[in-house]
Amino acid sequence: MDSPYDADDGYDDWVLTDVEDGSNIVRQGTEQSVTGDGDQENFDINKLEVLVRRRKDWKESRKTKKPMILQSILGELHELDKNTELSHAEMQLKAGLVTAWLKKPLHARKPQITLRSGYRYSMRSVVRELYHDLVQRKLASMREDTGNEESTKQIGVYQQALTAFMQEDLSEEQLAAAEAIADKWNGMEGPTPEIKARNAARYGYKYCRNFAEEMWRYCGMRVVCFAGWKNVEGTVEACTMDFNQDIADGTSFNEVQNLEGPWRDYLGEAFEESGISDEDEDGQGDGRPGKKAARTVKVNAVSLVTNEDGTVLIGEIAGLSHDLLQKTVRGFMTAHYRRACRKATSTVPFKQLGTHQKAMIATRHLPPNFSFTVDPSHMSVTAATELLSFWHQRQDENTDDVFRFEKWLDRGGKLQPPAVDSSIPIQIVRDRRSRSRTPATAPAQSKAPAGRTQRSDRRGNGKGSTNTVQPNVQGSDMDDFEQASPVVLEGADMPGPSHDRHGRVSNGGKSSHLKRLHRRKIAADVETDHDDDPLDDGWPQANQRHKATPFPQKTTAPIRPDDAHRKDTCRVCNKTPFPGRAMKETNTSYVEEEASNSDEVDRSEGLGAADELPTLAKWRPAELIEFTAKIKDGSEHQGDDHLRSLPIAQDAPPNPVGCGNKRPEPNLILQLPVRAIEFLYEMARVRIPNQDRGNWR
DNA sequence: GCCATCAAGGTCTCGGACAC
DNA sequence: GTGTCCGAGACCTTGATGGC
Repeated sequence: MDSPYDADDGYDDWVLTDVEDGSNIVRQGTEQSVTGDGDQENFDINKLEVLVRRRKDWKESRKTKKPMILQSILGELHELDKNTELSHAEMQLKAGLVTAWLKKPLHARKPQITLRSGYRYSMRSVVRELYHDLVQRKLASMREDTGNEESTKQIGVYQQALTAFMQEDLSEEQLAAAEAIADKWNGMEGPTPEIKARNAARYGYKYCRNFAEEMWRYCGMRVVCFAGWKNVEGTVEACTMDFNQDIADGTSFNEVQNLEGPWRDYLGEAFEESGISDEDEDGQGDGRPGKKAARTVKVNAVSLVTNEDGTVLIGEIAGLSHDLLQKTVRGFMTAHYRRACRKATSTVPFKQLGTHQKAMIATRHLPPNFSFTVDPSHMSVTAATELLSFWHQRQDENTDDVFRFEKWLDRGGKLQPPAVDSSIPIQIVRDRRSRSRTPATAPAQSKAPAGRTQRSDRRGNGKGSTNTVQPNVQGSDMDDFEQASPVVLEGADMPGPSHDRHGRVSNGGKSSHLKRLHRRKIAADVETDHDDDPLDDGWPQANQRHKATPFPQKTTAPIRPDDAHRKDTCRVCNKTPFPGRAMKETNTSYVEEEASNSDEVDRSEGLGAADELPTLAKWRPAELIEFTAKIKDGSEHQGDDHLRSLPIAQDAPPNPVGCGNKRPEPNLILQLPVRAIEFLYEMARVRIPNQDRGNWR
């Protein structure tokens, strides 16, 4: 649909359709007039109306009749120019112009598929993608040179830095390679799997919906989409999307499920996976797509900074993405705020923080002259890095006084002193399960003092409340803290998986089959408590399901570059960033197949059963960095598109992360698909040194 | 009348999209 | 890259309804 329509190749019908409302054609005619083709007559609106109306007659007439039609058209045009006397030569010229106009194809406006359908990579955009971190360094150095770190013209500075980087730091070969990569990415093969996965998460849903809507609007076609893709973790995700109910009073196609088996099988082959196990992730059960499910996964900000012993600790900052920097700031502050107010689900009132900053936060806990003007999700990289670096430094120098809130805001907007023992990690008071997922036979929850009860299976209680685990009002808010803390649950005396030191979930050896298909339930609130939900097993399905979950939770099978066996990475999960009906496991054949194949399955200890895989939200920043690096480097997860990387500088500085981190600093690595590397090196006629190829990890 | 339950609305946070 | 806008969901309050 990207190619221009050729009116002479069957697209006349489009034109005729457009003629019906006239505006489009008139617009096109106007555009023709405006753009002007030199000898093109600038027909006015009235003339264009005549031309458009009569064009069909002219086109459909045979050669012998065309002069008659032309004369008729000229007659109509002449009627519009009653007051203008044309000479014979002028009449002939006009006839020529009209004929040329009639012969010229009318380019109907193509359907507007707005989402990157025609996106093309340029050399510049490729450099931006591949050399992101180096460009950032360039930008930083330029700012240092100018002493203008807080420039208000960030965009211009960045573009200047990018331009300077391309001109000063890249060789001709590298630029040529980038151009070649751009061509390659613009081809059918597209960009790297990593970028594709990112695009799938960002644009997949909207693109499909837009496509379905446009196909109905322009073609009267009903569309049901089956989608399958590999996400950034290397896991295959799948879903079906049926937007028909939302388009022009249509109805849903109810037979999608009948096709899911073959589709599942196909994806297994297409992505060389052994099967797909999916639950109806959207929780709506009707397969009706909801826009809300298109949102991407939330990372538990608090868990990013929550150590396993419950202490709040900022990990390594270097290499964190903008997003992770912001999340770390949010998580760090939220964790401390919750300790201050002793409320497990409370959030920092960033909006009021600006006005109450002096009262709420001691100056010693903030960098000099630092003020909160925006919430962390809108905080600049510079500000977030400054904050985190400051706190990180205090972790070393002032272990007992890194940060805390001096005051917190109650509902009335009044400043309250922090809880006395706010620095002490809150221990588990009771089994969370008994609070939020009490089986039906259990005694009813006590009534809340305020006349409200909290029941996880209740309906109502406000917007979105059906999919949340309600805090028990009867219990103190302290109790709820565990709900938000992925750490304290480890100590809970309950069945279920435990976490290893990496935050991964193990099931105590209950299952050694890592490739057991995922049957995780989507978490209602990834932000707070479900990342490490130990309740997936052993509880009634009804209790496990979170209703109307808006966010697909990442069932993350950590990609292990060390795993030589490719199949070991073939985890198929049902986590979809798209709405619609996620693929639903209807039988256990895949499970059984997998189970029988256990010898090639479990080579990654500590992962536990696949249905208990950890999520990104459990991971520390350093782990996330490592994880990201693994994704980029995880060649075995990308089919033949092995993602490898080459040091681009022999004298690259040592990884500042230190702490025994043997991996080269991620941001000093040029990460490219090996085929792309070979391709570009071939283009540059540079042979890849063996030691470099062996140094990609 | 009291209480449990349900429903609806408001405010805020969070994050995506997009312009620059 | 930053800044801004805006939508979705989380969380909370309030009111209505019905059973006891």
